[in-house]
Amino acid sequence: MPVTVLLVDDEPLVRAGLRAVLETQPDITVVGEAADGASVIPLVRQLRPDVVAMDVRMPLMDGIEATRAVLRTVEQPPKIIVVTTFENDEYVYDALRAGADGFLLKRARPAEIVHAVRLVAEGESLLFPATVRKLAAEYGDRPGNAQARAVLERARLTEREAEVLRLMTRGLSNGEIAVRLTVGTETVKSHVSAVLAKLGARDRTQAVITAFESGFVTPS
Amino acid sequence: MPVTVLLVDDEPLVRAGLRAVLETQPDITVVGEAADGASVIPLVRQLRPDVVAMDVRMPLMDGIEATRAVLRTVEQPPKIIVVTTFENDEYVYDALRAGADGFLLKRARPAEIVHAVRLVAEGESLLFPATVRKLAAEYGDRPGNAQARAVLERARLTEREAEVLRLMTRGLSNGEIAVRLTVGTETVKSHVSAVLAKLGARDRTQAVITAFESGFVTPS
DNA sequence: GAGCGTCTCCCCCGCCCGGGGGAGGCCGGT
DNA sequence: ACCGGCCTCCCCCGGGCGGGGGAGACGCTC
Repeated sequence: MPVTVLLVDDEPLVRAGLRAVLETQPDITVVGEAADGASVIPLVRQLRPDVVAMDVRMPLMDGIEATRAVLRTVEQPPKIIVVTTFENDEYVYDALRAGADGFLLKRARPAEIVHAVRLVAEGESLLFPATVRKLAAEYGDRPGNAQARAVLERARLTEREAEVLRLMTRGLSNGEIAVRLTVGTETVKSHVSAVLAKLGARDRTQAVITAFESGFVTPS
Repeated sequence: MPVTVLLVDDEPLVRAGLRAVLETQPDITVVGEAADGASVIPLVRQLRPDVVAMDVRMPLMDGIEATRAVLRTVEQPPKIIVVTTFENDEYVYDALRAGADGFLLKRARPAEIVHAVRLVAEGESLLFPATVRKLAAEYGDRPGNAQARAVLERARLTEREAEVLRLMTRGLSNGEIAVRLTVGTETVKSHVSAVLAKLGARDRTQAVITAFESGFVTPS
């Protein structure tokens, strides 16, 4: 079954470009377009696309708002890929925290764009850092994986949060971390929640995976 | 504060050896000895040791039974290290599945024995594969980490279980795995439980950590 | 002094998770 | 024909987890 995609971007040029790129693939179909965030929800309800490629910076309602709105109001929401021009777009991270499943640079090569759509459609990377990682791999990044690491750096974990994440990668529960740091369990929960939000992880398992894949901790 | 240890082994020679090795450390105190599994529970209640070094093969009640009994009946149970003569002792894995925190070969060097006791005392490796990994590192194992990997091989995951574990390392929830494999959520839960038991993991996070550290999956 | 970020703790709440059982069907080996 | 392993699904149940709020204390900068 083909992957259906809804394009959301205020620039017709970008939409045309994405459409052209994606429609080269027999298993990907662009089922609709929107020029602003406000029109997204009705279109999603009507077209029920598998994936929404969403620009972050748009008039009326930006990509962050729109992402939040879609995830909040639509049952079985589509996967959402945030599209951006700038590598370190602050809004992208906000969108990812709002629940987007991946992000894409507008200057990405066609193969990368196609790849990203397929990945999130498969649900293979509900965990967005995996997308980052795979894209980075296609970029031919050096083994250290600078781009994935950048997500963590960008996430700007505080010292305490980093320490909590480290203990999470040791398999400790919130209670055990609390004992280790001699603080309350509620405090640990706060830090864990902050870590999850900053990494775009849904639960501690995804956070630990991100920690491993980004090189925050090493298996050996 | 010093680490207190209870020794459980039917051979006086082994007990004496362990005592000699451990008492060389100023921060480790052997607080008691038992010659069979049946005497362990009252002694644990009385002495409240941090760590129990438990032989697997013993008369009356073996180490597996004793481990289970201690964990079931004692509040705030001690950490339990399973001691064995043979590298691939089937019973060891049973004991680990019963809830033991680590294992130790009798022919291990003194430094390794001390190390193992300290590790579990710190709770640093509630997750036993971490212990395996660290011991393997001391053994000067090659990077591939044969010994840790052996745990997984030994665990003998079925095809289905391995597939479920792989999806767990992608950050998927039980429900998502169920959809992916087109089976019921209850089925996935069964497989996950089996994986946790075989890996000696307490939750999916620990299982994923084990998967990464054993090379079952690779971060890159 | 006002703001901001960080760390700490608290509440409520729903849900997923994992443990404990059991059970049926399939297949392959003895 | 029997048994054992595997896969599948089911029940109940408790607890940890994570979201959503809020709040006070400290130290920093402006």
